[in-house]
Amino acid sequence: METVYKRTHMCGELRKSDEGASVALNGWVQKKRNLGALIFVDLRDKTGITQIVFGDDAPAELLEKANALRGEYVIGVKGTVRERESKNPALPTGDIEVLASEMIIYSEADTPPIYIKDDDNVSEDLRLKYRYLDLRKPSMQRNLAFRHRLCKLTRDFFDEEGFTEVETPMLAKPTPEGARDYLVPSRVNHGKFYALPQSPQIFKQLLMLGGTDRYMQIAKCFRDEDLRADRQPEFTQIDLEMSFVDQDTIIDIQERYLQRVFKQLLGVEIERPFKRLKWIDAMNSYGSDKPDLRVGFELRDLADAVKDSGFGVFTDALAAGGRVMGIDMDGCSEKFSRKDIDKMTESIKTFGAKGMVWIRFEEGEIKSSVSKFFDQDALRRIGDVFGAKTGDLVLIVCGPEKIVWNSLGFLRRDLAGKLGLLRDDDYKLLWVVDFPMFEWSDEEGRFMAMHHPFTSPKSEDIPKLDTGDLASIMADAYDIVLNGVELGGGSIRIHDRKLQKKIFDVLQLTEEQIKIKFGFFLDAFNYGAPPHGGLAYGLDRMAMLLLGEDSIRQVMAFPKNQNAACIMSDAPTVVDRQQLDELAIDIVKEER
RNA sequence: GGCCCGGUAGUUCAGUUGGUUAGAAUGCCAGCCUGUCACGCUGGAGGUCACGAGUUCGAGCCUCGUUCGGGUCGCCA
Repeated sequence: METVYKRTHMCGELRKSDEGASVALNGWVQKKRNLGALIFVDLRDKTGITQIVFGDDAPAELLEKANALRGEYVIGVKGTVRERESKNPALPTGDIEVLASEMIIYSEADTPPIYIKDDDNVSEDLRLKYRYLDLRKPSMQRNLAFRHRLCKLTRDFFDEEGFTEVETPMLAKPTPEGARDYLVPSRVNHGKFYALPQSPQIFKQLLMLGGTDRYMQIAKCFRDEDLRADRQPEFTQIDLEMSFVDQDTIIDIQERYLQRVFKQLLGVEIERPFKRLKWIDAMNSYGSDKPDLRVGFELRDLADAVKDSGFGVFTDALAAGGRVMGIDMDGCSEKFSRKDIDKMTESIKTFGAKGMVWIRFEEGEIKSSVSKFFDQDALRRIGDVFGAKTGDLVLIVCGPEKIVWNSLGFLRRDLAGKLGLLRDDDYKLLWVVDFPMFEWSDEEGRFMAMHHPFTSPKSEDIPKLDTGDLASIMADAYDIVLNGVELGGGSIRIHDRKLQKKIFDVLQLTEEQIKIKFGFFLDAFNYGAPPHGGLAYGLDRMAMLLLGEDSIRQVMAFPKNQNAACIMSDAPTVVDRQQLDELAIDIVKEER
């Protein structure tokens, strides 16, 4: 007697053309509808649903067995495909049903704690706790399959372009700068630690020095930082590096790759070349280094229009070296109430903004929160900077440049979303290029690498390393941005040891530190280093965006929650004393 | 680490000014039903109102603390 039916079809496959066929299906009971002597069962697997019917001349024993079925029982059914008396156009298999002749119940199931359907609206907490149930849902299976196809396409494309996939170590050396490392204690070397890689950055560069020429890897990366909707402690990068290339060559190959991704996975044609924006222009026009180009509402500098206004808040900000900038929300004067505007003001305070000025261009009159300081002509002059017309709402923020950019950058996208202008099926890709090489850190009291310390400065800016004008040095770095999300980023790397040393000096690393942290890496450049550069995509984010999901947890099989915990398996967890002893870890901070 | 929002049947939620026995939908269980597919009809079970303390004659509701979850800022080279 058979213990498992050898299945002839998946549950989403049968069509009218299969009429009359003897089939065997396996799957989960999605739903049972008992009409008395006639029982319908929706049988589900990852491909879809087929209606099984028990009835007519079925033996009483089989009917009884079918009546005992409950949701999520796992069963096998043998039977005959036949046309339905009444079709269900909502199902791809809706023209047919399988008249069951025999059935095996492989396993019974308790009533599941969550619904196995997509419009369940169940809390994510429960979904993660019972992830194995959550994964049964069509959307999750679709997402996993999509991600698989994305990976396959990626490997195929870069294979065609001469890339070699190489695995780099998971147990690596802790990295001194950047995100916090996940540390792994060494048993063989007590008191020493590995780190899980934040990215294979150093290894991929060493692969270039090792002559691999073109490397790719779908690489797991780990960062011990706080989580977000689009940030997980372990995530996957599509990691790429190429030798003997410049920025244009890298960008060209990536654009062809992304073109194929959109074409094959979404059926969407993307035009090449993509738009390119210099970092400074992105910040000044969109207040973000990852601008969402699905909407306008560009930022404008209002310094000239307000500098003689006598409005102290603006003039003081300018005098302190800050900016006065605004956005023009087209035709939004009526759409946002005073209360809405108060909320906006509240929301940008999280970026450090002290307040927000508004101007409504109404029929016959221009109203503003600062009309005491600006007469109608002065308000009109501000409006003219945007070309504002009747019905517009202008929002103005002043203060330190970064705060102004962040606040207005947030507002234009947030309000566009609230106005329903951000469509999921609208894809706006662009490169942000010419990033600053360094960024001043108040906390550290020194310049830090904006990208990472192996990024090459633009060749024309290299002399500035000696003259000390560090803030104006641009890097050969580039980010690929899709709809306001950083899909990936990369740079041309330094391949000259002297230049690398100079960068470390500027970052105020001592000889000792350089030797301990990067000694082996620098030594490698003494033996012939090709010019090289690369890029890495966030695979999870890419999948999330292409699928129109709003969290990367939707495209990962087993994600962590916001506390970096797996609530299904209860990781992380305490370990035995014995296990700690083996690792010579004897100080465990007691938490009360 | 900061800020914001939330925790009430298995699930999603409602719960009036603090007032009798905490409701709905769905799910679940039982019975009936031969063309359902959100099946229908009838009946039923199901609650530590996150936890603790306080205020009060009386707390799901008010106060404080804790905890859990989500979002976000910092952080993420």
